[in-house]
Amino acid sequence: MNFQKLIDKGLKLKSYSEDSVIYEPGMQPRYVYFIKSGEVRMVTVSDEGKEFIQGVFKTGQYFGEPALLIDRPYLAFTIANKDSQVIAVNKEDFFELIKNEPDFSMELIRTLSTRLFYKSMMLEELASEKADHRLLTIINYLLGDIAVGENLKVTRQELADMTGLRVETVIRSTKILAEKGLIKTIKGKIVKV
Amino acid sequence: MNFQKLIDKGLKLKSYSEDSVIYEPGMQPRYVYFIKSGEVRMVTVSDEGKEFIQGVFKTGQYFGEPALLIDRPYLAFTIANKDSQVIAVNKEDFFELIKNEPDFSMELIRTLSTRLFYKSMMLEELASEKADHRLLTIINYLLGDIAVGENLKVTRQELADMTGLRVETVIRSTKILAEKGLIKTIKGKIVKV
DNA sequence: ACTAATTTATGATCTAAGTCATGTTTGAGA
DNA sequence: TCTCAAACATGACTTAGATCATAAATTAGT
Repeated sequence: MNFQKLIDKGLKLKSYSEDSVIYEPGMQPRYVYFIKSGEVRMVTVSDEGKEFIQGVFKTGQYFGEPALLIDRPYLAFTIANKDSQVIAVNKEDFFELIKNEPDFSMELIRTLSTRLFYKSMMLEELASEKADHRLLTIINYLLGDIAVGENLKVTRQELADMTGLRVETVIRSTKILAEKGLIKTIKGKIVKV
Repeated sequence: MNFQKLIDKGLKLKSYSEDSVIYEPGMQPRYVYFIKSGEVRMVTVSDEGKEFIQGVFKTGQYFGEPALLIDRPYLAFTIANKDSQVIAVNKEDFFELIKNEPDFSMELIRTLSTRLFYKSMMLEELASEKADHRLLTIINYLLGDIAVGENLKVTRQELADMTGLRVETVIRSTKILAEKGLIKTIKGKIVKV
């Protein structure tokens, strides 16, 4: 996506400081958000206060379209992970973008497909697999993004919030996975080999 | 979608008898399937043989696009729930459809968004909620599709396979939900009130 | 209407993961 | 390099839901 083009159209750049809420469940969607800088997390919170990370979006990505496109209130909170600048594109402009920019439309279709793929994979894990398997699956998924030798900049708590497990379980399970040689850890950090 | 148009293009109609497999995990996607008649289910199966229903697709709907669009092997089985006729649209034709039929492209975007929405909802349930809550959520979701007085044509086993629970748990939980007045059952069948 | 096959039902264990409590390590900032 | 907060670690106990076993109720097919 070309951000300058969006800004030139007169769309406003909004700033969110770390941990501030961009939208929350129940709100009626009005915009699609393009991240110019920073990072956000999308989380649902259960009645008992348990958080689940639905996704993390980084610079250059956008979020909030599904709810807008099907005109249903948001299910999740979206919160800035660090100080972030986003461009809020309203419904009309977003639809125009889809209509008039075939490349964008194709890109959107692929983006939605990728997310659907990830969610299908996680659903299968949460529905059928036990802690170790579940953990190994997201760890390998996350390792896909980084270079050999690098370590995952994700805490056990975050892994817990992505898998629906509890921190203690994640800690115990990563230990088991490391002992089995299925992952490698250095000073607690999970490293790509 | 206009099926005659697809058939006129020389695309072949394939027939699948009940319980026959249309594709399975690991296969490289080559087609998007449009259902002319019948119904299919998409299920993932864990190592221990536990099934999870990722989705059910009926006449007029299509399936298999996400994997094709991002060029990744299928994650799930897709199996005919009843005798079905499907039109297999190959990659080139499907991309052409997206490019040349803006209405279809928009429709596809909405379809993907709807599915993403459903999966996000289910992920939150599986990650954070307990049996009763989980069950009530899909039951209400499924009830959305039918008329008052009608009953859900879904077995407890199928509810189990949609929620990652076991039949016995679904049976016990539906009983509790009925006792609490949160759902209504007649002869075991869940009825919309 | 009758039988066989599904589906629903229920009780008795068992177990993976949650919960709680408390301690140790690590790393960021003064 | 010291301090403090965050992250990791580990043991003891609890529990929701799985598992296993067996039976009653529905439904479908002849």
